[in-house]
Amino acid sequence: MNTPRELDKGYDPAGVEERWYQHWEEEKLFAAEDEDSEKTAYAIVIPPPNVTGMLHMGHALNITLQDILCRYRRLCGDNVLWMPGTDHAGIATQNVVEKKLMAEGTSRHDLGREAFIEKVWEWRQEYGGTIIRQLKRLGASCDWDRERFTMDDGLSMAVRTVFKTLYDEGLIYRGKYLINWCPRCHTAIADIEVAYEEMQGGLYHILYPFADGEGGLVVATTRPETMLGDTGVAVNPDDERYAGLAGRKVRLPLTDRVIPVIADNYVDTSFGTGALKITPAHDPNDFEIGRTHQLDMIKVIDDQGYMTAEAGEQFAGLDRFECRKAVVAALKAEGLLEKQEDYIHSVGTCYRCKTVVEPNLSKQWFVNVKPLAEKAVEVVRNGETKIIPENWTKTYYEWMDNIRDWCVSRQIWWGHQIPAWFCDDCGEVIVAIETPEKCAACDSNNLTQESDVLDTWFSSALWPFSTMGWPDQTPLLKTFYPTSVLVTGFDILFFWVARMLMMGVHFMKDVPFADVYIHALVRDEEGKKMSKSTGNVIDPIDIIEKYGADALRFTLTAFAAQGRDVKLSESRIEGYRHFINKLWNAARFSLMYIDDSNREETFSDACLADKWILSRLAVLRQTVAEAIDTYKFNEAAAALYRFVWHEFCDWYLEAVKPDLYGKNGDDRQQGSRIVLRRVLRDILVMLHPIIPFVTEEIWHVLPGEDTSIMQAAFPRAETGPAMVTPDAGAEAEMELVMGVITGIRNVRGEMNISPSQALSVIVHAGDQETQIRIAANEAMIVNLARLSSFAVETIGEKPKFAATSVVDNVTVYVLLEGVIDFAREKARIEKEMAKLEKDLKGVTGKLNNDDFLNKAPAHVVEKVKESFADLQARREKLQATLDKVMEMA
RNA sequence: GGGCGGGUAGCUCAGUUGGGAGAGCAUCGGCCUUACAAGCCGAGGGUCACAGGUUCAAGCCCUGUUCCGCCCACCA
Repeated sequence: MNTPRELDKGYDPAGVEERWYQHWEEEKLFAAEDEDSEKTAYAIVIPPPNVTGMLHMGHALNITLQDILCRYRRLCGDNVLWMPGTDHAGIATQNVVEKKLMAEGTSRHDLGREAFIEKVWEWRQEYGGTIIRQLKRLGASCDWDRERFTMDDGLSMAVRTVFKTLYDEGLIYRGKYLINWCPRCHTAIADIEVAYEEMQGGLYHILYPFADGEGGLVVATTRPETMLGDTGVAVNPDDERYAGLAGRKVRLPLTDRVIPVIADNYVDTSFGTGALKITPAHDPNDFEIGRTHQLDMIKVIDDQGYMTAEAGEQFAGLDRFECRKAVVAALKAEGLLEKQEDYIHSVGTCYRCKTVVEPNLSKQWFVNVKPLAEKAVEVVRNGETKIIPENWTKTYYEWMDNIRDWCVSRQIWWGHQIPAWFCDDCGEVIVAIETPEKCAACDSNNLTQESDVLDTWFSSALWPFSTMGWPDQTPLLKTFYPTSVLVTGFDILFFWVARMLMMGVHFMKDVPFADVYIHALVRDEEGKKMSKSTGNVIDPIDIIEKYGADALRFTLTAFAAQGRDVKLSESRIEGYRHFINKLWNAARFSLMYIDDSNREETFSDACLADKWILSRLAVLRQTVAEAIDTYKFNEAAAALYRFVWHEFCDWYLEAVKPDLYGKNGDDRQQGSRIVLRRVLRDILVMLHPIIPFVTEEIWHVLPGEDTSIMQAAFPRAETGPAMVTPDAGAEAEMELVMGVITGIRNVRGEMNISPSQALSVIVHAGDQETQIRIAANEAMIVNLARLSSFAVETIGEKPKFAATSVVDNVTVYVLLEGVIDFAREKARIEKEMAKLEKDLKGVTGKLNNDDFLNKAPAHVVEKVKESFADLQARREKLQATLDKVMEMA
């Protein structure tokens, strides 16, 4: 027999978590079986965290949910592959290493490209494992032997293959366009990498004088510095104010240029002055207008954000924002600034570094994604991939339908260098998977590779199949592609999920995943996204050290209701740590009474509490399985919490204590021990996906369980023991008994009677059957309500000095001769009466309503009638009691 | 401007074939009852944002209003 010594008094996760994680890894319990496995394949690819990443709450939630799914599926007998890895995170990683170099007094430019990249690899070798170690502390059961990195040889091959294929298909092209340029990251970024923010700015009205006469045109702009690059002014052809002006010329202030007035429907007559200055090199709309009207494109801001020589001697070299002030001052001086007003408008910033993005003319590589997007929309429409919760599909369609070409080239060094070579002699462009030896056009050996690298999301888009060995047709792909589900936050729905769908459908001819589960974002108390730059981060590792990984995991799971963001508070984590401890102590207690002899085949005679808890357990396993199957993690957590604490601990354990103590004979003792063992075992297994560490720790003290809990089977109706079965009769009877006990406890509490004072109780049951059922459970009632004497009869005289509680058709009299406080009892009953009256009023209203009686379904009417009778009976009994109390008082 | 989500107890939030408003934390009262004071037993507390509609019946379905949050959009 086990003794409580084997488990400490309180649960301390500190050593436990590390010990079991190590054990799981050593025993290879996370490893997927190979393609010969008979089991059902279940696969998840991890959203690869940045290799520079530090675990944040978003990861913690994301990983916890995936881990729940994977662990649950393993318990269900599936062959689970959870593919882990990290993302090389081009710009982010380059930034980190550059900072380090700066601290060392050098820079990437000092080192040169090759040496710099060498440094980044070194950095990764040294620090890149941090995030992985942190995922392990959370308990992530990934198949670590298969860990991938987006810059691995295999994945790089996949990247080059995809690039080459798309190029050959005409879906990748290179050209000079206006792109979003981040002057700080010093690279082009894609449209979706621009984050728009409302900013306080000004709207400046500037007079552009006619070149050939009096007067002029007033334009309005938020960016006066860009006027230096203006090559036209546009008005709407239907605008009567400016009728006949098209074709005339204006003099561009602060320069010696004369620019044309053009007519274009794009111009909104109601905005500003109705005259629009055109800067084709620095505004996307102006770029389009400039192209249609063949205006010059003059670049006045350089890649660093400084004014170019083209901006004029006066302004060249100024920072763009300094220049804005200078231009405004100069205009004022010349009397050309007509008006200046405060203006709040949205400004594009780099989503990574928050620097104001500069639209810039530049030669870049683009993917024509429209054809890919169409196919990726189709697979969602026809249900091959299901997005959960469903409301995200609308957002997905919306975005995909309006998708624009994807700028994939980045002017940084760390990343997949674009597999394109330029012939120095003839200018030919060669796109190839392997480095070409000579020019395909002129046989020259003077080839220079494109220096740009690819957008990091280009390689992540291939993740579901590149990690499994593609372009080779590997057994892994055959077994696990398409994957079962992708679990991620909505913030990368477009960045990543949409692109994986596009690439997966295009290259694999099959969706990358059957389900996409979009979970909540973890936010701070103000509902803001947690981010390092905002400084509102709660560090999961701190939380794990303080409360344990299980407490954090359970909290996140309980929070993870679909469609609602998580605002995390530490007090709630503390609350769930209490739950872990509760479980621990319940197990500690149970294990004192469980031994290897408690085999189920010897189980014959169950008491009411046994039948009841087994019935509840049967319902629970159904609830939990269904909840996890449908990604309703919070429902699974809530059901388990309620069962363990409020049914198993509060009622069952208390009810069977006398049995366990051996007070009711050997048979009863053995019976309850068998049930106890079964319930505890099943609880542990069902909880294991959510709280793996503590369940494993307890599992190993369970006699007869010598393998890991990870190798147990999830309790299911079809495979579980027959004793675990729904039993409506037992549940109803138990509820009756619980009602009587609660009634007595209520009196005790309200009348301020000490728990140590045993009470005498007489119960009047409404009918004989009820009487029999209550009498049969007298021992439980006496025990749990702490009674010194108990009697139940169908009819009898109402005791004189008693506090009364009415439940269903049962009246409970707590005898209080000599101690009853009539005033208190009167108040208590009146309170009860008031409640009753309120309920009765509602029910009566329904029953007096013919429409209700005629139209409501029979079972609903029946229920209401029953409840009416019940309420009325209770009222009568209470009234009688109240009358008596009034007499005495 | 468009789209999405939300408004339920003091706080944080659950609550779908529409049919008796819930949990955790906090508060109040009583308990060291031999697993657990990180606990046990009780109690109080809500016009389910507002207005209308559908229905026998609405927190839930429909319409409008309002407030908050997020996403998207080329108004200089």
